[in-house]
Amino acid sequence: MNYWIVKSEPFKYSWDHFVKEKRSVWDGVRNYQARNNLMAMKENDLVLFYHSNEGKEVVGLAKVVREHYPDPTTDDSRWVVVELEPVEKFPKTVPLARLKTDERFQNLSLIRQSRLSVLPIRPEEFDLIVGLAHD
DNA sequence: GCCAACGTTGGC
DNA sequence: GCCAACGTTGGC
Repeated sequence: MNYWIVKSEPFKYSWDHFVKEKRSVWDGVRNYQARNNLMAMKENDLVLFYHSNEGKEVVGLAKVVREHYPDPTTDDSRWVVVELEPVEKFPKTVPLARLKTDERFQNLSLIRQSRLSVLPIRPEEFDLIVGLAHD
């Protein structure tokens, strides 16, 4: 099992919208590195949902319910989507600022590669963040 | 609004 | 294949 973070601007696609839809086709990724991460996702992998720009915090947990297939929003065969479902809205959000102050997260992909919209995360980092979300 | 960090594009 | 110019993302 692998662990991931996806980022979304709440203005465009928020956690609440995700929950309302119950299932999301994660489309629109147009970056090779992010695409490669999508392609590495396996069914039932767990995915942290992060609000960028507004909020700047991890807000909930999702899981992969369908592995990658061609992005239906483009004819360009290079791009793929996965499908995600909400698992849990966190009782406490975990702000980026909180992660930045903690040396246990100094290698966190979210901090080191802040521009990438789909990021892998280490199991121990995943566990720590889920722990903070339930403090 | 600014800027850092990248990624992409195109001229050579 | 190199590199300058430009565009985008996202934190501050």
